[in-house]
Amino acid sequence: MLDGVETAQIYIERWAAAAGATGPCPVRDVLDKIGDKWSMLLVMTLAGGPKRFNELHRAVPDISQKMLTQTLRDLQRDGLVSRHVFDTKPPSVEYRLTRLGHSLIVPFGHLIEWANGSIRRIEAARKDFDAAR
Amino acid sequence: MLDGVETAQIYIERWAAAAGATGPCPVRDVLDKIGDKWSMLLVMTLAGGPKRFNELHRAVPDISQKMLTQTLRDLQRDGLVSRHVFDTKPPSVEYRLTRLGHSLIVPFGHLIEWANGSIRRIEAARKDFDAAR
DNA sequence: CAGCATCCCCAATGATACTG
DNA sequence: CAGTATCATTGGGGATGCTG
Repeated sequence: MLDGVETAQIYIERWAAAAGATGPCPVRDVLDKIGDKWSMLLVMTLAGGPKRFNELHRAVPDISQKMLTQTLRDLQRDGLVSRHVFDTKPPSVEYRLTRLGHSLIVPFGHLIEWANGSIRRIEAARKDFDAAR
Repeated sequence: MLDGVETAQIYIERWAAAAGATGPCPVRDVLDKIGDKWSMLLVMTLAGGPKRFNELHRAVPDISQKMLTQTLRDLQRDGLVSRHVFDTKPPSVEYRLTRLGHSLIVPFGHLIEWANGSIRRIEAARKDFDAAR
């Protein structure tokens, strides 16, 4: 059984190896999505079930129309979200998580839990750090 | 027992609630660190044990000195990394993960595993998507 | 060795207006 | 309703040179 450190070592070696190899690192690749401003928020919103374009916009009011369109297209391109056009008038387009997109919820959930469980300690550390200056 | 979707719903509700509340969202806060270019790479590098400044720089050659300094300071400020100055000549400074920093490795590891396990499907999806244009 | 200070650039995001 | 197109902004990050 691997402990945290050994596991981390394996990860970092793969990470470094991928970075050194030709082509971009898969971890970097995925992390870029995790880190961007809207991708994960949309994924988590869609985790509740399929939604249409403006329905998503209402659920996430802060996002601009441009970024909503763009982020959805990127998620679709990566196979995390599927897009279904209904030939009604006016048009109706539904977005939903693919199986792959759905599978991301679990590992991402661990991160959310860590964030919610650690934020108090982080903020306390920041306060201490800033007070020391 | 909660399934993925219900769990996601709870997360997203907390997320949205935090966004609506005064002050920034803890998830957003943590995600910004996860997503930035160097934080997690340094955390994973330090997971192997304490390292000095230039030792870290050699381990992660791509990072600029400026960003190494800045990222380490931010990690220290958040209480993820501790900094130990040895009064030698020339000076020697050692960085190591705190207990909090170490605790991040586990949930982050799940994400790395997902990334490594999903990258083939993602790239295949991208290829399909681009071919359809 | 372990930084700090400056200048600079570009890619990500936003604001606004228009459309099938 | 579900987008597209264009312009403006900004701050993350790199390059370089200097220092205790």
